[in-house]
Amino acid sequence: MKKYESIYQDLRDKIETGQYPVGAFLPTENEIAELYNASRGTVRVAEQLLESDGLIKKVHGHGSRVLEARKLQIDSAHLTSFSSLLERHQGKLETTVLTQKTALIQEGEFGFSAAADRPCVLIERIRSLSGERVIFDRDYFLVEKVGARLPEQVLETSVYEYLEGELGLRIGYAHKDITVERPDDEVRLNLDLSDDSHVVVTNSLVYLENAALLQVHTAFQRVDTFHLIDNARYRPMR
Amino acid sequence: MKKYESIYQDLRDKIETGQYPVGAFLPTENEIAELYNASRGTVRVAEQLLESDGLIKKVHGHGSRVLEARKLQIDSAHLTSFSSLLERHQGKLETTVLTQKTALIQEGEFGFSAAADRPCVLIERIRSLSGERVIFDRDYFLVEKVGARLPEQVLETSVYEYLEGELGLRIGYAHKDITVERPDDEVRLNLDLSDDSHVVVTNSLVYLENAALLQVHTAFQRVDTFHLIDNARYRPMR
DNA sequence: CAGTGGTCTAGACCACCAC
DNA sequence: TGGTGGTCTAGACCACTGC
Repeated sequence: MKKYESIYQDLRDKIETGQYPVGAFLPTENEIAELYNASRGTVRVAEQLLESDGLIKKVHGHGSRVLEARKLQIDSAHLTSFSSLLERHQGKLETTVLTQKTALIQEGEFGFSAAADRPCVLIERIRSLSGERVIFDRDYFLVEKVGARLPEQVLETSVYEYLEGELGLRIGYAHKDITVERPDDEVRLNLDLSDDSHVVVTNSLVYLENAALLQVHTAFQRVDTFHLIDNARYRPMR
Repeated sequence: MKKYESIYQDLRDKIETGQYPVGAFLPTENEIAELYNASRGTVRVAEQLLESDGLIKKVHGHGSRVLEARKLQIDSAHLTSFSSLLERHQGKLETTVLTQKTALIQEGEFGFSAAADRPCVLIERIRSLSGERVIFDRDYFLVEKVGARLPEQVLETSVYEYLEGELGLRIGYAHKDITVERPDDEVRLNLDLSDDSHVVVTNSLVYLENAALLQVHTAFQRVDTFHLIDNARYRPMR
């Protein structure tokens, strides 16, 4: 375990249990460094993580204030929208696999060339919440990374756990692009939309830690299930 | 100018002019440090900024790869949705001020207590794009921070420029919460929605650098004008 | 294996805040 | 003014990548 990680975890626990209550200040960087036998630089790395979680705000010349706890910390760092649904809905969640076959990404579908002409596994799935179909997912995984076929059971649970656990792939980051659009017939037929005129469309390019493309993902999501929480740090720079 | 800022700017310029082309690697940390007469730590701070911009991806043991340039870098760090509209639409942009008066925030409107019972300036504005009303904004600015009244002309251009320039306030960060909801009558009447069943609702709490609340903001936005681009870094930690 | 970025240290000085 | 976080340094060792 990295030192800054264990400091992060410990501070986080103490914030979440109220040992460092909302509105209070953490011990100073020097005090924390002494507490954990660490240097100030290491403490600052741990505190950066807390700040990017939205748990504290560092105030120059004053200290690190514990912020109001936010329920539903579904921040944009989460790559999958479905597993976060899990956290806030009680209803029964189900996944139906519609398609699994090898395919090429249609050029122009994303205006994105990097993945074109490389063989992919195309997977289409429907996610249901209490029997209502709320998300229609279309994934292209590069065959060179995941193999020609993914086990059916993996598709119904967590693909990422399989990729990271079984295949030893390490996810690095994702570019997401979220818009709200009128669904075409295919999407409309695969979701229970009632009279909604639009769906939330999330296009993601998912990369590994070494910056190689892993997956192109599109999700069509019923608008009432969409919820995004974001902690935006302000950078006046230009 | 801070040293890491000037390194950041210079590297960024060189990336954007193609001097460091997409797919290539930046010089190593040690080389950059030497180039700018800086320590490796300072270089790493500059590179963190580039990485959070989505301009590079650092690959352990290999180097910093320049990523595909993304158009429309409207990332979630931007606090105002309207000024980013400006960047991608050609049409004429107008702001109409509907309301400016002092008020208290209705408790429960946000399920948020920190601002209740403190006097605010309530401002309601409509943003139009080529004559179509696409955003309805409702802002509560704390009187103790901005005074009892904001100049009309400021409301029609950039409030933040005024706050940072004239009043010397420094914006720190914001908590944003984005959902898609059915508009009530007031919202419906103030926007040109045609037959859209929903609008994008953005609730923001905007704080100063010293973590004091400045503003509570709600925007009701026509769905076709909504576009969010996000560079999500993946943190498997728990 | 050589070379890269990742972690960590100890110490210095600066910018900012509250008193 | 004293104490805080912000910046910066020089150096060390570790973990990972590619050949």
